[in-house]
Amino acid sequence: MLSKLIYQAFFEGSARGSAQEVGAGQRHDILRKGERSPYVTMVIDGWAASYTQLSHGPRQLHTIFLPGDLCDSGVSHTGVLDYSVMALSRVRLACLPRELFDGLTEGHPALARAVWRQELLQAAMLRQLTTAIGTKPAHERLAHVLAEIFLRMQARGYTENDSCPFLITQSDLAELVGLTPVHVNRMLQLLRRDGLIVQGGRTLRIPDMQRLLQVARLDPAYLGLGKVSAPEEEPDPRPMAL
Amino acid sequence: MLSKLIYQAFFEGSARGSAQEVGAGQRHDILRKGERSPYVTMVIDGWAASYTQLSHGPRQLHTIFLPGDLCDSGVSHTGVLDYSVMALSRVRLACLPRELFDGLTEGHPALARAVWRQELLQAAMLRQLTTAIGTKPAHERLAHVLAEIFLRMQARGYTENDSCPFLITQSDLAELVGLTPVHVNRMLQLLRRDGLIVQGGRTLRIPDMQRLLQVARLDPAYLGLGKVSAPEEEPDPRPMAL
DNA sequence: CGAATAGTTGACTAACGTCAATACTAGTGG
DNA sequence: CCACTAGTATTGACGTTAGTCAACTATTCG
Repeated sequence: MLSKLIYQAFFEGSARGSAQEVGAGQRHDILRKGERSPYVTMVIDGWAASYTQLSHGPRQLHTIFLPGDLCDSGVSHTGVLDYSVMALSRVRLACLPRELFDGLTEGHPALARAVWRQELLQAAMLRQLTTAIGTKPAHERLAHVLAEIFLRMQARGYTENDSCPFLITQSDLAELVGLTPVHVNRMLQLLRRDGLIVQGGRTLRIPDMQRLLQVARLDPAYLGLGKVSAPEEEPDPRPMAL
Repeated sequence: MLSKLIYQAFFEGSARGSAQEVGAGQRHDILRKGERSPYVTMVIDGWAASYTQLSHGPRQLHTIFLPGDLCDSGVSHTGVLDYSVMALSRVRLACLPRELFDGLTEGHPALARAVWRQELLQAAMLRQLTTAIGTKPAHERLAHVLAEIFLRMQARGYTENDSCPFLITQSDLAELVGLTPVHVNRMLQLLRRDGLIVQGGRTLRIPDMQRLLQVARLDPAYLGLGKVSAPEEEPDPRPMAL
C-alpha cells in the first residue's frame, strides 16, 4: 500500500526546495552497489528495480519499484547499499537529503512506522518471489509477477478497469524470475493463448485476475491490499505529481 | 552479527521471569503462517528456518535461524506472520511477550536499532539467496549457502578452526536452494571430491574458505562481518546460555 | 535391536538454456 | 514524412541441467 504519509514527506520536502526532482534516462543505474547515497530516493513516475549482478555474470532483479516506492530507505541503518537500482523505463525521482529524512522520521512516529512497513512489505514480496523462483515452473512464475505488479499498480490507482501500464521488457522479466528471455517469450505466449493476459504496446490487460492468481498459485494477502476481486470501482485516483 | 543487546534483552526478560524458554522437538513448526504470535521468539540453541509452502506443494526455505537470531521481530509492525518457522534440529527457544519487547525497544533506541539491523541483514541474505537460486548452477548455490552458514556460525563463536556444527539435512538444503534432494546429494559429492568441503556426522569442515567463496562467486561483505580470512583466532566465545 | 529417517545410486525424462536467424517497433535525424 | 537504427520480440533446432522414479544402503534414535 502506498503510504500517503511518505508521499507527503517528499511533497513537503519538495515545497521547501529540499527534495530534488531528477529525471533519469531509460535503462541507467540510479544507485550503485557500495554507494552511500546522501539522498533517500522515491520513484515518482516510471518504473525502477533493485538488482545484484554477478561479476561478469547475469543479473537478478529483486524488487520492482513503482511510483511512490522508496528505493533505499534501509540504507540509513546499514551505511552502504548492498544492491544497485536501475531505471526500467524513463523515470522521475524525488531525492530527499538523508539527514532531513531521518529527522522527519524521528520527529514523526507514524511516518517512521510507514517506512518500516514499506520495508517489511518489500521483504514479504521478496520471500514470495524467492518461493516462486525456487519452486514454481516458468509459466507460474510469470503469472505470479504479472499479477503482483498489476495489483500493486491497481492499489495506487494506475489501472483502468482490467488494464495497466506495463513498462518492462521480456528481458527484464527474465532477470526477475530467473529464466532466459527466450523462455519467457514462449511462456508468455502460452499465457496469452490461454487468455490469461492480453499484452499490447506498453499495456497489460488481465481479463480474469482470479484465474491468473490460481494459475500462479498465489494468495495476494501478503501485499496487504485487502480483498482482491473482480474489477469494480477504482480506489483513489493517482496521487498528485510532485 | 549477533547483537549482544538483543541477547541481553532476552536474558533480562528471562531473569525477570518474563521470557519463556521452550524446547521444541525436531522438525516441528514453531510458528505458523497467519498466526499473530503473542511472543517474540529467539533461537537459543539449535537451528530453525522460515519457509512458505505452496498448497500441497513443495516448501521454500527463506532464512536459516542460528542461535541468537530473532524469528519474528517484524511481526509487531505488520500484525500477522506471512511465513512459517520450523525447527530443523532440536531447538531451544526464548519467547518474550511482544508488548514487553516492544516496550523495551521504545525505551532503548540502541536496542531498536539493533533489531532493525537484524531485520535488514536478513533481507540482505534473502536477496543473495534469491540471486543464487535465480542465476547460479546447483553446485554454486550449495557452495553459497554452506559458506554463508559457516561464516555466520563463526561470527558467533560456534566454530572450531575450520569445522562447524551442521544440523541440516540434504532435503532441507534442497528446499533452501530450490533443487531436489537427489540433485543436492550429487552436487555435494562433487564439492567433496574437489576438497571444498568435508562432511562427517553433524559437522561441516571447510578447509579453504576463500576457494569455496570463489566457487560460490560470493562476496560475503553483505554479512557485515568484516574481513573473512584464513582460520585465525576465534572471535568471542559463545554467549552464555539462558 | 528394530523402525524410521537420511543418504546414495542408476536409468530415464522433461524443462529450460543456447545459438542463431528473422521480424517487428519505436525513437532519431535528415 | 520517411528511412535508418537499435532495441525488442519471435521462431526453430538442438544441448544440458536438473527432475523423476525406484531401489538400496547407512545412520540415528527410541
